[in-house]
Amino acid sequence: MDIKPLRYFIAIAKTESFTKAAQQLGVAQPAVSMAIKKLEADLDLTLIHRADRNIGLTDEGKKLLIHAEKIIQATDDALLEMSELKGLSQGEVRVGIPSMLGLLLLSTDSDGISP
Amino acid sequence: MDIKPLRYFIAIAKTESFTKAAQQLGVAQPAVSMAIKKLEADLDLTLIHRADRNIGLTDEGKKLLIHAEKIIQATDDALLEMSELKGLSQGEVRVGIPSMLGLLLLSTDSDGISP
DNA sequence: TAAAAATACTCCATAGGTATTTTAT
DNA sequence: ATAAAATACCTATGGAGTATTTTTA
Repeated sequence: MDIKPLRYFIAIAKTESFTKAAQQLGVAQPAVSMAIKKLEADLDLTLIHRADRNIGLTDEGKKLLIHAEKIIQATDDALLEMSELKGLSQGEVRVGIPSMLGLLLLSTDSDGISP
Repeated sequence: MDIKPLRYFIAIAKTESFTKAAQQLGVAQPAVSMAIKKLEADLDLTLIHRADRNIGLTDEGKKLLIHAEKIIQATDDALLEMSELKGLSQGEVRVGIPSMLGLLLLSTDSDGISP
């Protein structure tokens, strides 16, 4: 199981639409469709019923949604802390913008903005 | 961030070795090496110090390890429940082996083993 | 010198994009 | 007829394997 399809799955659950999910995710609709298809194949379960015009989660899909949200939450927690640590440990040697103060102290150009 | 590299990372943390981790994971050593390299690049952090003959987690690596274990736990929880649901919802119509009883009741050949 | 990790390279799987088709209202 | 999802096709990226090189104890 991979993380990105879970994000897709959550987006579909929230929007109740492959198309809207795709827009929200910034990918094309078939990418979402195929990602879910693969996720279903991997799990050997139907997660979404596409019976008619309105799609919805199956019972199994509802169960997965709970788990998916935990996994995404844990992942985002990790990414956030890692991002924070990056700032702490490398802020002064990074090529980026450590802080406004850093900008003022370290910039060699006049505006501190130009590349 | 992807799940498989996190499993690799945990294996390295536990074994304190890329080589042992690779063996334990059933992949070649360079796969592990490159996966971690990519993970570090993605996070823009050094997770493992390879200073000498003995490897160890950096402070950032130690922080990530905590998160990684949570993510893997949540993922495995999900996989387990999905696997259980599969058995419930599809056990009787699957092509596989539903149960010993199923085998005895449904098999048309003599040994219940031959393809 | 021997071990462990990194690098080089090659191949294959797959994720995603565009275009199109199917399906149901 | 229209809107949404699925399929077909193509490309590019990257993950993993083998072989090799680097490094350090």
